[in-house]
Amino acid sequence: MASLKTRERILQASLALFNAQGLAAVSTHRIAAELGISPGNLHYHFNAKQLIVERLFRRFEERLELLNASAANVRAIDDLWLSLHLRFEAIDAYRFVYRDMAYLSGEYPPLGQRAQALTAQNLLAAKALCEALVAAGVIEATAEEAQMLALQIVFTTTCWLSFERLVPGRDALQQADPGLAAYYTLTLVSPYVSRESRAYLDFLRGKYLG
Amino acid sequence: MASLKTRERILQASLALFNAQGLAAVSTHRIAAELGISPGNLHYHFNAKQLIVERLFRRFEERLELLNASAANVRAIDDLWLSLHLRFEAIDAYRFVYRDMAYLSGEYPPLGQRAQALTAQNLLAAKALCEALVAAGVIEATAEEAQMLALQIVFTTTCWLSFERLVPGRDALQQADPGLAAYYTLTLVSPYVSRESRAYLDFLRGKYLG
DNA sequence: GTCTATATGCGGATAGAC
DNA sequence: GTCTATCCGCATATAGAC
Repeated sequence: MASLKTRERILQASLALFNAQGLAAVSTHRIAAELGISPGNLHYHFNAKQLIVERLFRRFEERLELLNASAANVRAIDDLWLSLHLRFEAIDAYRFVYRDMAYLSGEYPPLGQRAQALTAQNLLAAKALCEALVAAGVIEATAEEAQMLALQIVFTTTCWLSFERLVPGRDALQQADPGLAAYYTLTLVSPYVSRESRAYLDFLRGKYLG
Repeated sequence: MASLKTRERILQASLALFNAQGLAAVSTHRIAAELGISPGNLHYHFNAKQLIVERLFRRFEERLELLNASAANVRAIDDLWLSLHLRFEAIDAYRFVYRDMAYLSGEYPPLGQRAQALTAQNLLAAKALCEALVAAGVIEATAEEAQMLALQIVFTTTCWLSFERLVPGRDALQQADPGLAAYYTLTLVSPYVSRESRAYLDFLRGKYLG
C-alpha cells in the first residue's frame, strides 16, 4: 500500500512540474529526481509519461464535469461570480492542460479528442447557465445573444489564464488570481445585466478596479 | 545568390510545418526532408533551429506592427471589420506563434519577452482604436468600458484561432475563416454600437449566422 | 517496491569531402 | 552550396539485482 502513496506522490509532483515548467519541458527523469526516487522506480508505477498525463487529464475532466453539472442552477450575479471563480480555480490547478494544449493533442491525440468533447460539454453548460440567467431576469438577451454569450464565457474561461501570461506585469504575480479572471469574464455579461441586478456588479468593479 | 533562394525556401517550409504540426513536433531533419535537402545543408543556412524560429517571429512582429500603426485610423464599423480581418489573416499565417506560445517562450525565452512587448503594443493600438470609435460616434462607451473593450479585442484576436481548434466541428475545415473570427470579435463591440452604425453589423450577422 | 545499469532512438549540431 | 557521415546528449523505456 506504500505503492499507492508513491503513485499519488508521482501524480502530485508531475502536476506541479507540468504547471510550472510546461508539459514538454518536464522529463520523467526530472519527475523522479524531484521525488528523490529512481527513473526505474517511476517506470514501475507508470509505464510511460503518457499514462501520468492521462491520469491528470482525467482528474481535470472530472472536476470540470462536476462544475458543469451545477451550472444551470445559477440564479443571480453572485452565483455566477462563484461559478466562474470555482471554474478558474479548477483550470488554474491544472493550468498545463489548456496552456500546453497544442503540444498535448499533438503528442497524445486521444486526449485532444477528449479535450474537444469537454469543450462541447462546457458549451452546453454555459448555454444552460445563460438561459437560466435570462429566465431569472438577471440578464436581458435574445436567444441569439445568450448563445453568443455562452460561447464567449467558455472561450474566456478556457484561454484567459494562458493569455494573462502574455500581458506584461500580470505574470509577475506568478500565481493567477481567479477573482480577477472571474471579474473580467463578468464584464462580458455586463452589457446585458438588468438594472435590478447591477448592485453586485458595481460592488465587484469597486473591488477590482479600485 | 542561389543561397538566398534556399534560405527563403527553408523559411517557407518551416513556417508551413510549424503551422501544420506544431513547433515542438517539427525537427530540423523533418524540414530538410520536406525540402529534399540534407540536414547538413540546412545547418549551413541556419546554424540552429532557434534562428529559423527567430526569423519567422520577426516577420510576424513586423506584420502586426504594421497593422497596429493604422489601427487608430478606424472611423466606422466596416473599417473595424477590415482591420480585424487583416489581423486574423496575419495571425493565421503565423498561427504557430500564439498556438505554441507556451513551448516557444519556454524554449526561447527572449522570444517570450518579445511576445509580451508585442502584446503591450497591441493593447495600446486597440485602445487607440476604441477611442477613435468613440470619438467618431460609432460606439458609445465610457473610458473604462473602452479600455475593457480594447482588452477583450486583443484577447480575442490573440487566442481565438487556438480556441477554435477545441470546438468540435470547426477544425474540420482545417483552415480558419478570418471572416468568421472577425464577426465573432465584432459581437464584443456590438452592445456599444450606436443606432446609426448598426447597419453594417446587421449585414454581417445575416452573412455569418444565415 | 526500489534500485542500478543499460538499450534504443531521435534531435541538434558538426566535420570534412565534393 | 551541398552532400555524407558522425558525434553528442537527452528522453523514453527496459532488464535484472536487491
